Amino acid sequence: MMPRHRRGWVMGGFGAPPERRSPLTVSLLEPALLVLLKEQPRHGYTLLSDLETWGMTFIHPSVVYRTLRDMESLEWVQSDWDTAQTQGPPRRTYRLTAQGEEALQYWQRELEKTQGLISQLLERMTKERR
Amino acid sequence: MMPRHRRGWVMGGFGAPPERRSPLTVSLLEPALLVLLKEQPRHGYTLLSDLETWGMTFIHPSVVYRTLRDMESLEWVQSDWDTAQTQGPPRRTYRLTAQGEEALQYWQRELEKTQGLISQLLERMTKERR
DNA sequence: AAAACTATTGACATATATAGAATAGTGTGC
DNA sequence: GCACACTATTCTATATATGTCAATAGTTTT
Repeated sequence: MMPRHRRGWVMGGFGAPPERRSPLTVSLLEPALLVLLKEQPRHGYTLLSDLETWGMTFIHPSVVYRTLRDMESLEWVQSDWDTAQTQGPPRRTYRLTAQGEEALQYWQRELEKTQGLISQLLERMTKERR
Repeated sequence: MMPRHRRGWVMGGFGAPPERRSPLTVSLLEPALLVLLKEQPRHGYTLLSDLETWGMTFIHPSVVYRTLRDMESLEWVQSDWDTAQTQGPPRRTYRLTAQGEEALQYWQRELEKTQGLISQLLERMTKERR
């Protein structure tokens, strides 16, 4: 079986290029979560489906939950068990902290820079192809 | 010592936020190299400095060389030792293959998608901050 | 001939991703 | 009352990616 991401996924699925997540998508997971949590506190499971709305689909739940826990240990987010009865087992509510907001602002600058870089790359890609 | 990349780099350098590469930058290394090689064959060492022009600085040389070797094993690029005498040890000339061009086109679509995602994120970030 | 620069490779450590199972509560149909 | 589907989170094993530094080696400068 071929490598699944980064190098390798391009030439793999001749004819049937299936759903592939690029590493780029995954590396945007963190800012995406922060933005969503800035808007309002949410549960992990909710975030999972919110990400799909973003088009950030095919990210494995484990990755999302782990990222949330990592961000909690950095104190970018805080969580409590939701006391309200719901349709299932107990669930955590995550919300952004003050430090999380700082992180988000750093991410904003990061994303702006990246956007510029990608534009440059795309320009140069298409320059001699037309 | 704190984590060096991904999560962690934001809150680290209070006051002196030094040169940090974001994971995003590194994940653009591959398309960047492909674009440069599409324009013309180049040596690894040359590519290294070309990347700096891109603003993709602070990527460790090993990483670049390794990426080139990986792409060669995927037959996206080919290399030969440069026979011309130069100021130093022998060096490899890398050039794009037909498969490499396909990879580049795949990358193009990938980058366009990513660009869209980032725009969305940035919009939503700034929406309630103004 | 030491030092500085050009150029590439290799080995090892750490970080992150993928997949799938484990755990567990709730609701539905039978 | 129990099989099944759904909600919700965690854990563990393994694969892959990335970071860091040392090693190798030729060329030019002092």
